[in-house]
Amino acid sequence: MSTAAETTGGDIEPWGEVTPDAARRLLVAAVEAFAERGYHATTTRDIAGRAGMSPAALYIHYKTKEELLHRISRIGHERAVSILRAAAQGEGSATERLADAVSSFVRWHAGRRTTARVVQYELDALGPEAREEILALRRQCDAAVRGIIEDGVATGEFDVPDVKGTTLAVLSLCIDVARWFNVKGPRTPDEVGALYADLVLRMVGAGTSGAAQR
Amino acid sequence: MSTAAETTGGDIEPWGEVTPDAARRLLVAAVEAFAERGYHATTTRDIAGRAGMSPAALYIHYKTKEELLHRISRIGHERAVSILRAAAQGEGSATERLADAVSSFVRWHAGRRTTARVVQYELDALGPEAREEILALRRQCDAAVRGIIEDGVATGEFDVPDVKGTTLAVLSLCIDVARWFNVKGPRTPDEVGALYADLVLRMVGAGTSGAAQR
DNA sequence: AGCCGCACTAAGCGCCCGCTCACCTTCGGC
DNA sequence: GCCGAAGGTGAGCGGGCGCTTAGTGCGGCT
Repeated sequence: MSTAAETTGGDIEPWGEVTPDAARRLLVAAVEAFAERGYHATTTRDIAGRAGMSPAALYIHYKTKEELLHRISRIGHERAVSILRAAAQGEGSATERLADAVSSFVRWHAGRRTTARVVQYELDALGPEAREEILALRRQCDAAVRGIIEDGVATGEFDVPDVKGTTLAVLSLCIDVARWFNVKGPRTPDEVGALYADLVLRMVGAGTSGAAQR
Repeated sequence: MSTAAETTGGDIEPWGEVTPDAARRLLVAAVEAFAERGYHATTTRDIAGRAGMSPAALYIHYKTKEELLHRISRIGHERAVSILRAAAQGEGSATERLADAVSSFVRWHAGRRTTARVVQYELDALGPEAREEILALRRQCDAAVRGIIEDGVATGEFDVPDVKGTTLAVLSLCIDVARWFNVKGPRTPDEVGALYADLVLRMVGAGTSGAAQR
């Protein structure tokens, strides 16, 4: 049991890559504050206070408040890309890979809801340069999902008239989980992941045609 | 052609109910500013400037900046409820009514994207009392859609193992349109509405069973 | 023991925020 | 022609913001 090791689910202890310790505590505090109140409604004094430090301490580790958001957003998006890429490059049929991609992506949005909320909904608070960097990562997310769907159409597993539009809808459905998911609600992240994987397979028409499905 | 009349699509000229004229111009300016930058990043000076007035003029018509958001949110949610209720109480089969609900709800989110964005994503900026009022309207949206899906399950048109979860997903899918829709993008609101109606019918299994579908 | 370097703090600077107030027009009623 | 109400303005108040700076405590090397 190391301080920043993988957990049983293959998930990675979050923010383990951020050093030194004080910088990580500030970043975790910022994630919580941004998720609760939004970037613009969060003060640097609030972030420092949650991390048990004085307001000035923040500026030893980060140049500005925006740099904090940028770091959070990049790390979060890299995680999102790696989740979707891992599923896309898996070994099963397109049906299995799509179900895997959706259920693990949704599990992340539900289980790490505070992070996901900041990552997905505070993009506009970044400056043009940082935003463009993040948008490139989003395009990689889109490409990973679109690739799976195209595979499924090619093998005849899926029936999808509009691949780009359907890709957009699938990602949109997953991302919006970060908006409504409630930790105290009746559903666990695993349950929502399974439900959504089923719904998405229905959206692409998996299992309704006579074509080869594994 | 009156100043606040219905248009060809059955849509209502927005904000026609807000009087006097100066109050309406301020409210429209606030919708644009909140949608572009978010509530907390918008200043009262910006709102007044967009409406061609001095900062002080805002406080003749509205007590606080939050009251502006509250008014926008309530009017927007009332419109959302009326769209969904009109579809739910229509005359066709559950399949037809669900397609109608989704396509018109999506058309509103895409076509009136600035309004929808404020309505759907700035809820947390309201105080507890106003938020509770708005949440009641959201529950009515949920009830309208759930009603259609329950009808379809009862008639055998739909195959839905988890009605509550599927209702949530359908609404989530529609609402998230306000986040990603781009007026300069390749799709019109009508096209997205049609695409989404098709995807949702697939999600509920309409047209796949042997049961009565009209 | 002496000292350097660095993480951190107390205090506060300059700015802009939401909001107010004293005053100014415009205009219908008599 | 005068009046009061309604709707608007310019100036500015108190306060909290992001961020800076001078100084402090302390662990580790010689």
